Amino acid sequence: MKYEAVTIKDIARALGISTSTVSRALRDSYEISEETKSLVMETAEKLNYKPNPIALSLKERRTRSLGVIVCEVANPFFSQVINGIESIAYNRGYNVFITQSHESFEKEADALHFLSSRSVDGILVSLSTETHDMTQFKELSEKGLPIVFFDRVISDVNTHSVVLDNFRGAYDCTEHLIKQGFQRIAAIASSEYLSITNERMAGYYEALQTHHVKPVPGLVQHCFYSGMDFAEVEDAVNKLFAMKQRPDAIICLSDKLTTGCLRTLKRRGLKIPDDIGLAGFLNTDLSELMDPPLTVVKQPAYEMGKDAVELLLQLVESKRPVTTFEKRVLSPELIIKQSSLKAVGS
Amino acid sequence: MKYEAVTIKDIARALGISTSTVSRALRDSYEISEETKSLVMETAEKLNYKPNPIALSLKERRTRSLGVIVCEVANPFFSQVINGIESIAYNRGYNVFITQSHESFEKEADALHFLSSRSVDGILVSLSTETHDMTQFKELSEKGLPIVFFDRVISDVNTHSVVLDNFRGAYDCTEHLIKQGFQRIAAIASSEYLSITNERMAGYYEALQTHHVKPVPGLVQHCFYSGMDFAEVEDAVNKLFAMKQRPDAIICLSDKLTTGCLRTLKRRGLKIPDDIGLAGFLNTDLSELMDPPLTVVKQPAYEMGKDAVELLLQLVESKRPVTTFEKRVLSPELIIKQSSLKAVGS
DNA sequence: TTTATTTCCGCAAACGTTATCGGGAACGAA
DNA sequence: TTCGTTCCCGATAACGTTTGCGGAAATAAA
Repeated sequence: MKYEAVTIKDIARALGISTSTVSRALRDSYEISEETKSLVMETAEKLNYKPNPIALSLKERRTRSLGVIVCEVANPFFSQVINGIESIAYNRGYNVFITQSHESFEKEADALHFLSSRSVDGILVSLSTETHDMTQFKELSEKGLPIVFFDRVISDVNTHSVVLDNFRGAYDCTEHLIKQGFQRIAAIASSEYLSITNERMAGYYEALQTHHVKPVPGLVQHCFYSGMDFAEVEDAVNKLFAMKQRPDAIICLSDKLTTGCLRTLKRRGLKIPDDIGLAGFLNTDLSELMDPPLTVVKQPAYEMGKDAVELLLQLVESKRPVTTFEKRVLSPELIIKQSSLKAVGS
Repeated sequence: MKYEAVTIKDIARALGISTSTVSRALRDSYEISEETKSLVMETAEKLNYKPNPIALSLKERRTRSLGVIVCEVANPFFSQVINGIESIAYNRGYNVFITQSHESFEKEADALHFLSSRSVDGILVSLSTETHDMTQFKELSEKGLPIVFFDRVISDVNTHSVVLDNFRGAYDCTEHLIKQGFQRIAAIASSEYLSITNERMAGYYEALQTHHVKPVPGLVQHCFYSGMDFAEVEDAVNKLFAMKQRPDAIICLSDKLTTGCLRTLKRRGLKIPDDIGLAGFLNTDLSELMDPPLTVVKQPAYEMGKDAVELLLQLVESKRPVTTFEKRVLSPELIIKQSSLKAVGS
């Protein structure tokens, strides 16, 4: 089953003129007579001519399309980022290809290879949790392929990036828990390879120190796959509860960890926040519908997408090599609900 | 800033042979000596040659890519469908472009035009709520562009489709509410233009009739934009509560309606299910974390994506025009939780 | 030695489009 | 009449790749 498109040749043949004339007429060139132009326009309309972007891409060596690599579109944070990306990209005449790494280094590499070989004009990336070898990104970037990192970044590659003030997000949230009177605040975090993990952990530790709370090593658990696999989170919680002195609150430093942790605590029949306080990074507007409503650190995901794509287009459309790079830092928002309010109970 | 890729010419030049020889060597043609082949392979490796898919597409008149049009990737149902689509597509060597209509006919048309002019080999569509003019789809389909509809379909266009047994989903859910002893069961549904709306409404009415419950006109509310705008849902609930006789349960016939309705009821300070029962279509695994845990009709979204893309590839790869079309119907799953359990209370 | 066959490779066209160059026709001016 | 402009338009190359055809060289057969 073949889908045959109308080409410039069909128009030329129909009018008995050359393809170059048709091409120029369609682009409203000054060297074509008005008469011919309108004739061409008419038949183009009549035959329902649509320019072939493949041919254009080949000729112009650009595709007017951008690639995005995230771990999962099913993650509300990323789908919000994508909405931000698209809102700008479409206005500027770019199409967006979305690919998923599912936290796998291999799939990420596949996607990267696919996108670069498919000649996208630029790529937006939030790294997979498995990625700590950056040579592929580095090579492509140095060869002149515009790349911008967001959310999960790495300093190895010299380019623009957009991130959250992860330190502040975790600091504020931890401080809030401390001020609520929680004493033994556990943290569940993602892989230590991730930039966001370290920054958020630093915020957590700093808040403890500021308020003279001694950090307890066993109270920090890492989930390598950021809670993509539920069992991982369950495991982490189990370990926390196996301690002689249980935590009286948990802060989760990533979206899936937060929901996974809530699920585990509920399955254990625990009352939140009476039995244990809970707060964490989360970007779904469903958090206020939960039982209990969750205290969350929310990222400006939509803005992050917008900023990232703007920086990318800046690279893409720049005439000469860009050498100074920008790192934008966005502010998190702490939304306090019942899950962390010790005084109130539920 | 230009990203210059290595071409077949570079290899040819490096070896002092012709491009055709290189091309054939790379494709392991029998008319090239083993010696030359390995020489070519080596330098291709060394120069990090990647074939240019744009050029290939132009030549082969196919792009090995598929387009998807959904209203929102932020909707978990659709992101699950997309995961299903990708799982199959990538294995078969196809890339997937995802575009969003945001329930707008115009944006949907833009996306359709964009995808078709970008020469994707086929398109998967779940219609926007505004769409009731199908001429564009029809024209493209009749011109030979493979299109498969899923979820929100329409019978105008002669092609494959994959849908839920919407009737059954609504029927089972309504019946469950009746059996729980609810008497005045309101329904909040999407636009009447949508196939899913009518089928689900039919299931609702049929369940009422089977169990000798008289339908009350005022108990059915429609939200044109399927709850994309929260105010819409709030409005619908307000109307229900303005009635002389309030409903004692609500069934929501679409994902965003269900969460929106829960939000409204909670804001009104109502106890669910004591003050009012609630159930609805919903595809997030967060529903059990909610307050109360929601009774939901869940769609096999991942399977729907897989089925749809399989049917599409069947069209795409078929040598001769396909004339008989399949309509796959998938079964919903009713997951009963507290929100609809009258006997228990919370 | 001559002819036929095989082995290996290059030339050129094609996919749809644009851009560079060049040139014919019409016209005005000398 | 002749020359210089101006106005239109066509032929051609190019983007990177594949492929049909043709052909040189080497080998085998006569």
